[in-house]
Amino acid sequence: MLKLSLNKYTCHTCPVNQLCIAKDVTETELHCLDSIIKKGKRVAKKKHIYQIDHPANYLYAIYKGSCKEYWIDENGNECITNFYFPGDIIGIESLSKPNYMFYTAALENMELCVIPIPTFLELMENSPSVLKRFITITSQKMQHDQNNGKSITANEKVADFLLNIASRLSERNPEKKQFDLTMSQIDIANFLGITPETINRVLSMLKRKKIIKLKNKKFEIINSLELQKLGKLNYEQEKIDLYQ
Amino acid sequence: MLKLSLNKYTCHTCPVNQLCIAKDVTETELHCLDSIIKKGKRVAKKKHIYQIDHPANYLYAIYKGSCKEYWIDENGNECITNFYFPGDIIGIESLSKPNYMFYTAALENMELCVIPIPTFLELMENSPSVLKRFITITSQKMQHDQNNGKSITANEKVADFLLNIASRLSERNPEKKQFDLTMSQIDIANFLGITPETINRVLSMLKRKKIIKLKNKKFEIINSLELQKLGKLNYEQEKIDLYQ
DNA sequence: CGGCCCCTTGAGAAGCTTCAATCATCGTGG
DNA sequence: CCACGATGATTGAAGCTTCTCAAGGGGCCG
Repeated sequence: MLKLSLNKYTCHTCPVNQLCIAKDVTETELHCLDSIIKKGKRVAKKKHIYQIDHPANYLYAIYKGSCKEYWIDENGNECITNFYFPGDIIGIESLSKPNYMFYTAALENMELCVIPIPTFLELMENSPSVLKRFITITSQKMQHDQNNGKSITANEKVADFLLNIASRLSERNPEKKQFDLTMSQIDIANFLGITPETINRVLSMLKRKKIIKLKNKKFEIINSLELQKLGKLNYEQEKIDLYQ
Repeated sequence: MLKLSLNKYTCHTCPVNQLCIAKDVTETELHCLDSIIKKGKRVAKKKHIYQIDHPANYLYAIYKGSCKEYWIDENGNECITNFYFPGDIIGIESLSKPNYMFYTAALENMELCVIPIPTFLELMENSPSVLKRFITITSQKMQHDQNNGKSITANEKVADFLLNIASRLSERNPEKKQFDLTMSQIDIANFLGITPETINRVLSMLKRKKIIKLKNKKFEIINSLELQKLGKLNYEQEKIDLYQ
């Protein structure tokens, strides 16, 4: 008991266990999870967590830090498919494949929990509450991914992106209003499918209109209502002009 | 035995069982699946299979026909998140929710297999091969959804869309080269996030260049190589001019 | 057969990209 | 510790793509 409570890394004491696989599982199964998952793996900023086509042996749960998931198209462009934050589990889309389907690279220094896939599959077969939690996570991810990228204009895309990021980070730190925007504007551009210049112009406009604060990657939403309206303002008269 | 073999609707004899949940499950578990799933539900063209916010009691496997999945945004626009074809399972993203997360509407007259969610969850807990197949389906869907919509220009989006549809329909009917494009150009527009006019102009250009045939919803790819190149041609010199 | 969608095409306007130049920031090696 | 180089952020101007609005044509269903 003493040993456990002194350990920085247990699912019991993890600050993001209510977002992760540990949520809603029974006490005994939580112990199983804890014994299966190796805690404290460090990955330095800009390093890969895993690479595309490499053997998919592990899922990773994020304890600290953030990362981007991407693939490289025929022209050598990074196509970013997702960003992940503490409590998120990465690699799920590779769960039934021999090799990973994407690259995943750290946007800052990270600490990860390592989940061996064969053991995890076995645990799901024997633990209904872990299976149930896994299904919840996957169905949420599907819902999120399917909704993703349905906005049309650049203003709408950036507004929806910022609201999405802010809502996910607030979930993790309800008291904090200011966040680190760990990804570059180029990363955001590659994620949203628009150019870095356009991203920058929209962000500059949002700063000028005092809808957001953004300086040295420190990011804060000042006028959330206006930002939400911006996500819907397309095809209406009182559109906020990007170049104004 | 006689009774089973005479039944048009069994997972054993289903023409798309190798795409559906029935693939790779053991003989005994296939019988369980068969007894759980109610076959032969008909849904007429333009009718809903299920509606958003209604109680999510069933998953549906498509036996025949095709459908669109969508939600309605603040301006009343249909935001189409996916199209589905025989062998596909719909409703998975609502599996852990009390209510459905999307609308799903038939694009033509359909026949469906009805999977009661509580019974299906129970079956997964007790049948490792069904669980494994389910994980394969969800991870494939995630991979697909994440890659989705990462093309940038209208030419690229339409080209990638046509190639995707053709590849999925070929998988179901390897001998057929000509398909029914069951969704309207407006539906495609709402799915890709561009206007119907732009969709139409790209399709007209593809017809003019003899890359595809398209007449009265009958669709065929003539020059697959050129269509694939078109999906990649952006930011290169020999771009095919949309308005030429 | 009429009405209703949907498809088709054109022209002008708006939005986004491209190219280019400057500035800021960060990490590294001397 | 500072200088340097590399990468990312910022802004401007021009051109291309896409949207918007509009009008006509075609196929399908009652």
